[in-house]
Amino acid sequence: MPAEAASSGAEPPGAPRERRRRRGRGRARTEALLHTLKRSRRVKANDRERNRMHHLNAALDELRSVLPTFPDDTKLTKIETLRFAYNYIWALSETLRLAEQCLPPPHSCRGPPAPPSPGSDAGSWLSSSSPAPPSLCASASGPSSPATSEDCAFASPDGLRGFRGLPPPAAPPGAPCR
DNA sequence: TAGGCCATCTGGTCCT
DNA sequence: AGGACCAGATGGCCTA
Repeated sequence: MPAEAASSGAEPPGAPRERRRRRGRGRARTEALLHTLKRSRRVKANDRERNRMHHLNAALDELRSVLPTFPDDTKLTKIETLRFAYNYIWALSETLRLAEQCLPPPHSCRGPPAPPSPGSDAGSWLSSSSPAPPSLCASASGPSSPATSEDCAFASPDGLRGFRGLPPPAAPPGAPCR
């Protein structure tokens, strides 16, 4: 800002008092202006940030809406939602993989059963009739990593709740089909 | 009351 | 320069 640069220069010797005072007032004024400018920028930035977080939360809500929860009115926390989604995707892809492995030859194949829409029947699909994953808990480092008790925060004996934890290690490739 | 979760503010950094 | 993104700080609310 040129105005401020000018005002920050050294006062020339012998400048009349009145001029000096005026200059001082001018400086105070530009500082106040600068302050309000900064303030208004901050307020705008806060507004954007709030908006951004609202969008993030909306996306998180959308994600929640496609995840099965038990009971239905349970609202997953943010971290639970992310972990659960991770595991849910893992479980779905694992189911798909197993289905493909176990299917008869292609000519008689009708294709793997379409996974139910998570919003509808996902609960029963996950809790009973699906090929349940060997373990519902593993470390965050990926499906192939071993489970740790710490990562198992949400694992529990009753079916789905385990999905809130981190996913189990993937079955070894070519694992026998039952 | 402690601990968990959340929203908001804030300053820093990176990108366009 | 301005916006997006990020992480830390702070304070409020809720629950065990």
